[in-house]
Amino acid sequence: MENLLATISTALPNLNKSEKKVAAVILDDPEAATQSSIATLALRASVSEPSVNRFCKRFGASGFPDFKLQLAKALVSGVRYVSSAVSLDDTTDEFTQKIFNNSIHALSQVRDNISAALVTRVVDQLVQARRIYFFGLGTSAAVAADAEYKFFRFNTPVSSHHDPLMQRMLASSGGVGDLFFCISHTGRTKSLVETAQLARENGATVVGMTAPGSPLAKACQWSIELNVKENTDEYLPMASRIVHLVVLDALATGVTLRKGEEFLPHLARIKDSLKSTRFNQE
Amino acid sequence: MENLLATISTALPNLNKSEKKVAAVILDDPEAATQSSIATLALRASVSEPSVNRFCKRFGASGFPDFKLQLAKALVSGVRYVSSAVSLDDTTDEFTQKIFNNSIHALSQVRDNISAALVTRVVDQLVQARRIYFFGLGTSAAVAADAEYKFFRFNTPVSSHHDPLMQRMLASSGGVGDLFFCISHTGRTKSLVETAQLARENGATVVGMTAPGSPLAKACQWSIELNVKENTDEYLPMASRIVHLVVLDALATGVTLRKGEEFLPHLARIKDSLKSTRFNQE
DNA sequence: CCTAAAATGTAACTTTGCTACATGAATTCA
DNA sequence: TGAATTCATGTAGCAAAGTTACATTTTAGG
Repeated sequence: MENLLATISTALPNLNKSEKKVAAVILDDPEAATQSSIATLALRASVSEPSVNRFCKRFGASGFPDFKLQLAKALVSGVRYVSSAVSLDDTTDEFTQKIFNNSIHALSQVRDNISAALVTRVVDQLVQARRIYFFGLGTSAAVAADAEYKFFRFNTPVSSHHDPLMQRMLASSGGVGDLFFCISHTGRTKSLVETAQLARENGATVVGMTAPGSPLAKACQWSIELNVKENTDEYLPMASRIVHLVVLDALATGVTLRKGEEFLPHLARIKDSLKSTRFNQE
Repeated sequence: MENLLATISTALPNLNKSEKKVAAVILDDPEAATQSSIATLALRASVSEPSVNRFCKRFGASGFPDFKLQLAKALVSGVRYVSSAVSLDDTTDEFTQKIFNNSIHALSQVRDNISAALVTRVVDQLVQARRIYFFGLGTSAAVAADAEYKFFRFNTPVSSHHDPLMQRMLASSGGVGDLFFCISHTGRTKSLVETAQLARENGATVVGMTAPGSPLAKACQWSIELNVKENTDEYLPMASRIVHLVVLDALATGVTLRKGEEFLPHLARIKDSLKSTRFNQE
């Protein structure tokens, strides 16, 4: 769904005279538009009230109040996300806000689009697996390491690897009951794609978390395909790994819930084991 | 500015009987609330229209329409459902939404509270450092690894360590010009706190990212203190490391901007170096 | 220049939300 | 315990906002 303001300015040339006037007034100060009545707006645009009403309906609203609502929403999301690319002359506050907003935006997107059915199926696989390997390279290596740290609690043997040769050897020696979880933002890293294929040929379960339609996605039996736009900065991928981590959180949570209530004491025991390494809460 | 829905649910206990009813209906389905008339809402809450109106005014709106507007905005920017803990009988969709919402919520909180001045000062330290070490244990080890991967691009020698003995040795051999960046959610991990003290005694710069007022925060020269509530699940910390990663993104961005335009080709070169490891975009 | 279609405005009507007031519940103090 | 006072809630009427149907104007094509 495009931003309403963008839609209006795109449609601007195709509008009638009075509709143009209304559009101009709204685009000039959208914030004010959300707070004025249809009469005020009509006056300001020097058109009649029904013209404003027709304008609203043209843009998919059920009427003027509904239009104001959509406009208000567009303003919140728009202001925050439209100018989200960091620029060289940003102040500290500006770029910090942008960085946070980008991650928040990416998470919202995935939250709204992720398939619960797919999550369920992958959780099934994770629960059934006899052994779990998390593979990732570069930034995704850290994600894989985090996943290992999270999943080791489930009694299933688990490890993470970021050495392509080690990955390859493990894949070739794996088989039925082994689950290889391959993480890659681009899904185009040659060695990882080959590793996934190798593991699959040997009968292992291969799950991918990567870009839609990528070679890695095709090589995997199950793939969580995430379309994360890295609009912050071309050179340092940020949002994707955050999303990956949260998806893994969801999967780990799914596994925990599947294990059921009797499993909670086990988690508590692990937590307690760390107590002696810490200073007491005052 | 707090999220309107959060404000409402916080104020819930202090409300009158009829106001409570209104709040319940709104919190139950805020999306629907933004689209209903005052009459419909009053009916659904089994209260009179003026009660709804009074409710709106109590929360700072000029009236019902204004309240709907604010509510719509809150829905876009904030967390959809009032974030809550995962429960054992959640469906896949429910817990997935909750996991995402918790991270989103945590990020929003930090975004709204982080001090730009502090970010600037830490960026200063990072830029000036002759050598940078990222230290973390457990989950924070993965965060430290990610940080290393991000900061190595800046020509300053950087490394990450998750072995307490190695951390200790490095801290004791460090001195002026070395920057030790210590990451810990709790800030109570004994070995890390001691390491930070050791490094500081030797004249090194010590930066912490941890809980407010924790022993680690006190041991560091500069500390980014983050109050992240882990309300998802007691046993698997999730939100904190996400926040840590994004803060590090912000710091890395700050360093990049400080280096200025002439530094961008350097980043491009690093990116290009990965090309041959990937399958071509079709 | 006339005609038909499209665009725009006018006016009546409906819906919506608000205010003033009345009633009812709860609390306090004698 | 009961009267008085305050607070909470509902009722009814009113004002404003938005919508619809229709009339008028404008525009385009023959």
